[in-house]
Amino acid sequence: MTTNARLATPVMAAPVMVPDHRHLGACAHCDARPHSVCNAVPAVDMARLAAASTTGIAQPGTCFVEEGAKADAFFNITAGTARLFKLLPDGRRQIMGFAGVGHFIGLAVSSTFTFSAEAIDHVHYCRFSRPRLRALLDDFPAMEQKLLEVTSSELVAAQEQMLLLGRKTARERLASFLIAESRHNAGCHLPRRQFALPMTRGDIADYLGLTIETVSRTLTRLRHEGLIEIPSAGDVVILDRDGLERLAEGLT
Amino acid sequence: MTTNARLATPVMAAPVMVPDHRHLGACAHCDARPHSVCNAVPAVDMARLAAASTTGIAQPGTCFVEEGAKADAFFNITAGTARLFKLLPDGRRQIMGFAGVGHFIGLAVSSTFTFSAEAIDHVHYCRFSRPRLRALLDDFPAMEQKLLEVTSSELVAAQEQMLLLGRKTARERLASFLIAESRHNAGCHLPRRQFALPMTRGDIADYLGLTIETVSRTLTRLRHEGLIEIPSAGDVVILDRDGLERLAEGLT
DNA sequence: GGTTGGCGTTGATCTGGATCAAACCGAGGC
DNA sequence: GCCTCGGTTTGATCCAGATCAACGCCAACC
Repeated sequence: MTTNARLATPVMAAPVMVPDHRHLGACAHCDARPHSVCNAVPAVDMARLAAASTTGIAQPGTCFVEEGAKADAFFNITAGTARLFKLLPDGRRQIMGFAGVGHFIGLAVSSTFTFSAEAIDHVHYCRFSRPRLRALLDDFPAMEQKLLEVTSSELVAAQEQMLLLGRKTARERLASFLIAESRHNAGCHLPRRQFALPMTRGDIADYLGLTIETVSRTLTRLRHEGLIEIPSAGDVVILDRDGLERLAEGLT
Repeated sequence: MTTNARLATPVMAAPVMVPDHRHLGACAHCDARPHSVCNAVPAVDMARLAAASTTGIAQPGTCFVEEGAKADAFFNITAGTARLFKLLPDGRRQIMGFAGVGHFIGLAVSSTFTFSAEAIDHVHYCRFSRPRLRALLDDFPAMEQKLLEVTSSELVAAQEQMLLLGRKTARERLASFLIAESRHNAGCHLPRRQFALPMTRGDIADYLGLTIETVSRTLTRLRHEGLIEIPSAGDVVILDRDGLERLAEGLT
């Protein structure tokens, strides 16, 4: 039942804050902009956007958002990947998802964060203080609209995950996960046959509500059945996408 | 693993559409308004709000939103309660939540509904076609802001449920559920010691990712331990709130 | 080249909750 | 009053996945 107890007391980031004497055009050249809610702000107002935020980097393994801490700011990831998770007092962990480039974190009505965010690799982010974000949203309703769209999509994804966690078997969970990852990693292109799994088996287990051992066993079983191939622990090739998709939906 | 297979083919509502020659002040006298996103529209614009929607009633046991159907409208519940759920092809059901007065349903970026909504009792609702809602939101940014707040809160609740479904034991799930229901049923007042459970054991099971038998057994166990009392199947009294809350958080 | 340490895999065993089965109970209906 | 029927409870048994325990692999480091 318990998972990596080490995680019960997450390492808090010693935040590497970049002093914000940034060139005002910083946002204009941001790689993450096409993937983020920021693209709702028109190009001419990029300076306004840049002025509302500061940037920072979280080192691998450190938390830059901690569950229960005062939610005085919002984060927009511009590089790297973070795991978002909640912990029970005894160390049991549930990963809510993995946040990549363009992902917005910390939009909460409550005054404290409801989950933690831990950098998997080097995570670059923009930080908006609450009042400044509020001011931005008031000035740019299109950004608020975009934020609503993004939040709605996350809610839909969360509900899909509730179905997975509440009613699917281990095989179905892994199949669903692999299908979703293959779509996700493919970016804008068609879903790839081969793709990388950057997270550990422990992360996958805590995302799917299973144990490390069950994840490992189930993957090798899917391999023996000819549905997938596993060139190395971090790579997967889908051999029978239809079969995997049927499995993910609970058929057979 | 399977749950009530009867539900695999939900009864579609023969919708009782009320022809909309409504008095334009209908929204002004709406009981649900204080609980709904509609209260973001100023009182002087009630006529505009009323003109954008039609009303309807769903009979108990009928679906007024069906997963996979074209999402051409949004619903706002003005009376009654509905269960929101997703199904797997073999009939396994996961309930995402129970929607009461003021609850907004069907806000999706996707073109189809991602879950079904089934009336538990007589459900009265307002129906907004997509384009009309879009127009309303454009005219009243405060409504869009309110909608973002509500959606964010739902996302937070969904993530809490993911923790429950992925990592909590049956006892912890029931304890969490009872605490949440006691808060919810209390309305604006302090959480009540006694409250009603309007849904069936089957609904509770499909909401918590358990079976009917486990729900029943776990409730009687909590009763024997002196944490709760069960005057009748539909009523619960909390005898030891602290104990229940500790259990819900995974302590002991 | 040996050691350490962090994953990942595999095997043996255990168990919480599912499944199968039966009895109970209260609200209608006649 | 008796019967039916849906929902609920309780008991016996089963099993998918957890837990406990080795072991393998490989990269980092002396």
